Amino acid sequence: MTTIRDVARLAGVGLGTASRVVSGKGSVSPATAEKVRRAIAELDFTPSHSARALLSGSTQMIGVYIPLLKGSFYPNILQTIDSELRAADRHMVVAFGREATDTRAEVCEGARFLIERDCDGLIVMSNALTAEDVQEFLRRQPNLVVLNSSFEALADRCFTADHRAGGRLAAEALLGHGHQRIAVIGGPATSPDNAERLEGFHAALREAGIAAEGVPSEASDFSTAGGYAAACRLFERGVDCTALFCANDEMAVGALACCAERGLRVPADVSVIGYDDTPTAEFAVPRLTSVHMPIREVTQAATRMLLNRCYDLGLGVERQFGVTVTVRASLGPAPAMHR
Amino acid sequence: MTTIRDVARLAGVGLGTASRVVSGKGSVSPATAEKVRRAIAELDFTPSHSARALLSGSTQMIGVYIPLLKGSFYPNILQTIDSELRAADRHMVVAFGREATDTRAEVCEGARFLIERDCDGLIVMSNALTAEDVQEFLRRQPNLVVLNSSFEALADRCFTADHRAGGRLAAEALLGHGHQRIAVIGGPATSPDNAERLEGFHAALREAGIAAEGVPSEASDFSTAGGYAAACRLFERGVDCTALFCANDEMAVGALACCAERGLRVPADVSVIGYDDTPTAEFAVPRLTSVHMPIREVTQAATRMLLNRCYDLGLGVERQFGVTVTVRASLGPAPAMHR
DNA sequence: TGGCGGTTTGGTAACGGTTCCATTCTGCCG
DNA sequence: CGGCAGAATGGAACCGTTACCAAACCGCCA
Repeated sequence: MTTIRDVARLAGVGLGTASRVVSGKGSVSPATAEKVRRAIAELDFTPSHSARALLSGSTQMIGVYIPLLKGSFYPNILQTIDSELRAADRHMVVAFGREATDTRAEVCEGARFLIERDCDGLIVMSNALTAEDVQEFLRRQPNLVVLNSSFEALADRCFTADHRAGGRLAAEALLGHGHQRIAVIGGPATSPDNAERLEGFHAALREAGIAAEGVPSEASDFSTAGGYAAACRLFERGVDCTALFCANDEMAVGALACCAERGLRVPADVSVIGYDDTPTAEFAVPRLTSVHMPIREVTQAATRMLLNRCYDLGLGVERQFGVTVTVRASLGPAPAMHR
Repeated sequence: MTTIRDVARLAGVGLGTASRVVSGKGSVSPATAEKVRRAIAELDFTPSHSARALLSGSTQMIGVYIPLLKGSFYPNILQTIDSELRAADRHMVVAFGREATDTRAEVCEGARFLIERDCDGLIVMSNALTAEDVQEFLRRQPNLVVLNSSFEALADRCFTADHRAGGRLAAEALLGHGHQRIAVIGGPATSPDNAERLEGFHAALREAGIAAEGVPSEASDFSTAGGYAAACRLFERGVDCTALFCANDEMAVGALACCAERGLRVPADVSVIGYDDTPTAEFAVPRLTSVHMPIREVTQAATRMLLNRCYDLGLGVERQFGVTVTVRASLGPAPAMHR
């Protein structure tokens, strides 16, 4: 390891002078600066992050906790965070969820792991998170934002799209195509964002005269296998519907697989609409209609807000995010007669 | 920030004693240790990683460069690396590729970013990597492993499955089902692992009397959209085949979408076989037959080998990885008469 | 009681960088 | 030519931790 001392010695200057050239602060005569720069090049010197971190109290690193990477939802988020951080010349330290069992314990342990690592800030996402957990994290790391969850007491640190509006859009899309007999595959009952999208969905149906009790539903786990199994259960129950709303795209893809295997034509027999509009949706068979979340923008805003808090960068932060429906082949008009 | 000095002061002991209690090394009388432990608890003290890193010269962090996260191939790898690192109580710093343009420049810049961050070791993967690039990284960071590429001069640091064997298996699976008119959708021509799997594939076909020139082929980019477009091009060229080999699952999924839209039944009209056996394959419509890469094991081995190099942990490292075919609905017998 | 081995303890140096202060040097003006 | 302001420079101190050293202390045995 070459240190700045080596640089100073080789250049024949004092420690302070060498440091001033490296950091670019303070005045150094052009001739001296040139000598130092040559020494830096010759020794291939790069300043030690650890030493700088110790002195400045800032590691220039942001911790990110992200649940088990399944499907194409979370990878996109990670990617976006990295883009924003690298643009600001900061690094990302990641901790993942590991199993599906006790995700709440997992996120707490993951956050602890990251906090102890002396990150300058923390981005957390998990639908197993509670407001108390977040408060506890905040006690140890005030620079924290929550992605894809929303807690009223912490509204300014939470970044998420309007899932009630999203659920509502899904319902309206189905109703607009004449569907009346509609079934639902929901996410985990414990997941707040799942609850919100279902709330919006049922609210819109209710306004169209369809009570929630009249809507057959299965709860699942946001996974493709789960969606497949839930769809199978629905059909085995003898549910007779012309449209199926799935609370995320992964489950919708599973449902499509189930339909295909049972000989149900989508959308001729049954329309399917997903949620999130992940990259998977575009090339599903048939192409999947989905509620489009501006997840890139949401993630960007959260990351920038955190960067501003940590480093006072003054980046622009959007707080309103529009939700739309991307219509593809899996949504069609309700069949005139069913079966 | 509470420091070990605060702890020592509160406990009424010297700095060294407090440090000995924290690190657990050196002898401390039970009574004193208890006093210190109480002070630690009261002050909620955690030792500073930066200070430890500066003194020990080790940041306890491993850098990971991973290309643009698309599809379900890379996320799995990332997940596996994280599991292994956390099991060893080490952290992961990540840099992603950003765009598809000039991926080689990207990987170099990403590796530089990670090396300058003082990681203890580096895991790099990208099919745009050259042996010279790796040599250059090694000069600055001797603790380096390459995932999913293979360079002869650096064989001991490269971890990848046998893609020639994988390509061969794909061919044998098709031949075994009576297919003779076979088409191929390949990955980027510049990608060595793509070249290897195609090599194996064509070698097996050649042994069955099918020359490479007689196998219609399109090159694409490993993306779903690319696979879709390539399949369209094949069919528009009027290619008449009973089976289609795609060099990864993403492209295979795109090809399936193309088949569906053109009314081609899979596997009744045309069989499709993918490569990698990513989670996507299982619930594709129809379920996708794919060459199964033991990517979890490969990743695990690479990570452990790096951990051993960095921290002398003596973890077991596998070096041989079996490749198999996961047979699902998309592969069927060749139609007796075509069209 | 003196001496000795072993344990326990406190303080200092060191890691590599930046900041601050004191000193020297330069050029300019009176 | 003397004085002075401002630039340029070198070196010490510091960030928080651990390793090492020396000193103090304990009990034990002769």
